Amino acid sequence: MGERGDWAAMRERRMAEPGAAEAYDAARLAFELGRAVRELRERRGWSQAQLAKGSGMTQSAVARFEAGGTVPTLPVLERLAAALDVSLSVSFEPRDAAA
Amino acid sequence: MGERGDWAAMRERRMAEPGAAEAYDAARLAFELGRAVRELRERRGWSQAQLAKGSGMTQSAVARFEAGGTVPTLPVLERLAAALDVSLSVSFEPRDAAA
DNA sequence: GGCTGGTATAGCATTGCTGCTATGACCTGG
DNA sequence: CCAGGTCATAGCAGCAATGCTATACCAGCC
Repeated sequence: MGERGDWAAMRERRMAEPGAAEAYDAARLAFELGRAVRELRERRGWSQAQLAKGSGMTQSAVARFEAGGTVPTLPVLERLAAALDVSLSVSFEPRDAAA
Repeated sequence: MGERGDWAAMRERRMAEPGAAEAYDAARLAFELGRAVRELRERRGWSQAQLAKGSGMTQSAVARFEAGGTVPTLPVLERLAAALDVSLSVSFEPRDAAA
């Protein structure tokens, strides 16, 4: 898989850095959130451009986010959730109960 | 309530801006996460400095975060969760089921 | 009083996420 | 083949969060 552009490679490098366990977790979280949003978006039959408009972003930002290109910020997640008509949940859970 | 420094005022200004519904949500989320971390920390009888050390931050960063001074980023939340030995949960939920 | 530990703030540099435009690849329909 | 729609990516500007140091405030204690 040679050609995926820069951020995919950057993310992998980030995950490979020594002592970057939490950064790794953040990258994985970003990846999974991207997948979740993509799924919600496609379930509604929306294009990236439509979701972008609904959440006050541009199509490129949506694409970047869905690809896990960056670790998103909470304001962005809130806006996406609002556009997708879901609610964003951020919380700390006991270690055992993996939400 | 005159003297709370700059960010408390900044946050309130942010929440008061028109058309900032999602930004408001983000600020509230920041506030609640700060309270949650403070509670977990105090429950363990730790000082801000101890938590800071455990999560690779400085005491001032912990104080700023607990006060809701800024909207935290996911990497920071991950590190705090790791230090507090809890797991961070970020997910989209159906609108009805308010987590 | 002075001392110490905990917390709150300030001011600054760095980092990195987002917003933007533009473009290229890929399909599909005409 | 060309047009249109969708998605991926590049490159850059702006800005916000973090990391840092230093400091002020406020206990409690000696």
